[in-house]
Amino acid sequence: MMNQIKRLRDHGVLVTPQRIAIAEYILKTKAHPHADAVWVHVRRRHPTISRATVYNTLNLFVEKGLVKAQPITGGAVIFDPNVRRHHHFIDEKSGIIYDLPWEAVKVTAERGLSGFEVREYQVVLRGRRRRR
Amino acid sequence: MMNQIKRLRDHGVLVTPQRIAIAEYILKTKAHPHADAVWVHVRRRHPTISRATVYNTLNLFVEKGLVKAQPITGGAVIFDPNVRRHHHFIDEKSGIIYDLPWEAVKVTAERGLSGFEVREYQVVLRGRRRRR
DNA sequence: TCTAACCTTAGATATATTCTAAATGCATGA
DNA sequence: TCATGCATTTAGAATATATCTAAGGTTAGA
Repeated sequence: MMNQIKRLRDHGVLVTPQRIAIAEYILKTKAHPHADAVWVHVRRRHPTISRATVYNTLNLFVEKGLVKAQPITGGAVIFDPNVRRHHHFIDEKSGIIYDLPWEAVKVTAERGLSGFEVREYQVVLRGRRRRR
Repeated sequence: MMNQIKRLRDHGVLVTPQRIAIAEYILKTKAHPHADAVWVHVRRRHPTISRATVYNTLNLFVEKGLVKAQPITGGAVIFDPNVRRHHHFIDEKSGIIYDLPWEAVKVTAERGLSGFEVREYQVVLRGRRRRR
């Protein structure tokens, strides 16, 4: 508990009971939960916490580098008519998604993948498109 | 237009005017639109088309291999307390997301990336977790 | 042409997230 | 310690994305 408080302070986060409760869960879990799942979990011991607080807090934690938001499953999807294997580059300023040819990067399995039967994979790159 | 009709039939899709209109747009665009954006676009020339038809049709096109759904931007996100560089493996049966160590795969730029300033990247793998 | 199977529609529902405005809480300076 | 000002929390509404429902319409093949 004290560790979490120090950790929040070290990241420039003003400490409140709600934020401690959220940190206790999200900084330790391996479950990769959605924000609403965090809300459901935290309410077990903190029944009056509001949805907005959980969303605000998680976004704050992302901003402060305590957690990372990953848009890799769930609801929102985009549709791509390119059904051949390819990778994606996302321009962080504009949000524009570029298809990269499969040959643009080479991916090699190194170690620790024996427990996983890989059916497909892609590299998702983020950064800035250079003006030409 | 005839090309699209043939293409739909070849993929086992029953052809309707609505599906042609959606195919005309989604099979050619490079914009990586969300389903609702497709709806807005298609309504310009097909004002009575319903949202459900667009969503149903896009899901059908995915099932038939005409397009691919990519959950790489937008609304729904999961939160990961692992803020070091790492990759992700998604078990397609259970939906469980596993963190893979950065060293599990090696990624090498090959060609065609000169226009892109890459700030970060990750490999997203999908398949089945083997039981041990 | 007939018909069984399939498709489309409007609107409701579900899910994930953000916004709003009012109330409350926290940290700092006197 | 206490007042002050700014940040945080709250409930509920709003927005965005996706799916479901049930009634009616369309398609392809016999």
